[in-house]
Amino acid sequence: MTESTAGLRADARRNREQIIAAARELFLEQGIHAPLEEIARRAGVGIATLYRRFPDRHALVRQVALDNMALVDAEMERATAEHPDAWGALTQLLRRLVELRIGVFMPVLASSLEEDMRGDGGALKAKRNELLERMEQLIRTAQDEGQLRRGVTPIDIMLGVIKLSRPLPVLGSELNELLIGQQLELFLSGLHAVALDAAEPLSRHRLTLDELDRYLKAAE
Amino acid sequence: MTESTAGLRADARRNREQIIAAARELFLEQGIHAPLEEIARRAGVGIATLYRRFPDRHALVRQVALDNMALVDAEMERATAEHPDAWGALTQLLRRLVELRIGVFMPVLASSLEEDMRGDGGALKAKRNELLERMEQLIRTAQDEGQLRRGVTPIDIMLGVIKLSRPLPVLGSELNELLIGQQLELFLSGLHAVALDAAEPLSRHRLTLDELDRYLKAAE
DNA sequence: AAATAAGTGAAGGGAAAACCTCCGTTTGTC
DNA sequence: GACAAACGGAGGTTTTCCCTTCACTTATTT
Repeated sequence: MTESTAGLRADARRNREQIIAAARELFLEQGIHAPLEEIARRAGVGIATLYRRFPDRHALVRQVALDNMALVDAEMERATAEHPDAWGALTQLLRRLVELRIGVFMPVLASSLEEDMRGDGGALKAKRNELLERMEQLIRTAQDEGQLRRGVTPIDIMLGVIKLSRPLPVLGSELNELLIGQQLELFLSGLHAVALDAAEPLSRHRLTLDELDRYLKAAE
Repeated sequence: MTESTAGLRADARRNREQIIAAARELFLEQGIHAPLEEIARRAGVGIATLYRRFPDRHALVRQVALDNMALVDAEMERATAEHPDAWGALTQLLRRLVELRIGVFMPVLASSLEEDMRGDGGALKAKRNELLERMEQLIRTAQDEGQLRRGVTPIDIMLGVIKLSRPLPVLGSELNELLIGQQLELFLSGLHAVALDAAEPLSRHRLTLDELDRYLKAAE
């Protein structure tokens, strides 16, 4: 993704990606102090491999942040290319970001004024601001279309996405996945300025108590 | 709250409440494996005091669950008493529950099939089901009033409340508080079946980038 | 206001978790 | 098939967390 992977062997590059992916998940679930050994385990690599690529936690955090932002960038591009209307683009974008479990700013924000930032002269922060800027334009357009409620900021949206994406620890991954999808649709309804058919149901699976308990049992 | 506090000295009872309150917060933030020492610290008591009242983690978890459910019970009572319409009652209830940072089921669910349950013969689970039952009636009434969207289950609502209540670790308590309030209103909009005025803004403070950074700085 | 029993916090030993390096083995690449 | 690159796990060190013991403090009771 960056040129820092240039001279790497194929397997090394693959492992590096898996480490970042695992770190993305775990940082989202547990925060940026998630145990490095667990990240390595989830990535399916030895702990030494992780340390070889990322000399310390900060390096990993920064890379995850960069990676996440590159993903947001790409998804934004794609969403606007595929949808003529801003509201359509915005909804697709949010669905994708949640699906990818991007807690973009989780690390970026945490590090925005700390050590993780050092060594890149504020490039991370600049990138963040650029993305928020583009998001703001999208928002403004959707509002001018009359589709998006007024008073919504890019920050609201991104922080909303982060919170939605974040799994609840006790529920297990299956139930969390189901739930996150449903909650996102509700979030989008809340953002939508266009009147609902008064009786329009949340078109989705209705969770029963028995099912809930079954899911919980499955999650141990 | 229960009769188990009967023979306690006044200071002991006070400390006990503070421990439960701190545990409620930390279980919500970090899950039920939050360090007991941190709970004691936040409660402003020594670690020995915690162990004296709650011989092990399960005892504390169970008590927090009971306490949370009693609170939900009381707030439900109050909300329905103060509002003739179910939608009004429901919105007040959710606002209160979020305000109280009740992750009701966070512990209950986690324990629904495990060790925490032992020793009370399923009373905890029965209580949970009873609350969900009452919530369901409230929901049905609100739907019959034409105020609440169809297809919403009590489980959706309670899990939504939990997720909303849960602070994002990096943001600091001030910003989290602000954000949680805003996100709840959005959630309520998504639940509401009644048409928004197409341009109705989220009537609230618009968060700017500068402000965000200031909050983050304040949170360390 | 003295007696007493209940309650308290802090220190610290032991166990577990997390960190991080070293090194013999495996795997891509030329 | 040779060589450099990459790998994973073992294990020593540090940190965190658990939980008990104990000398001191505070509420209550008469």
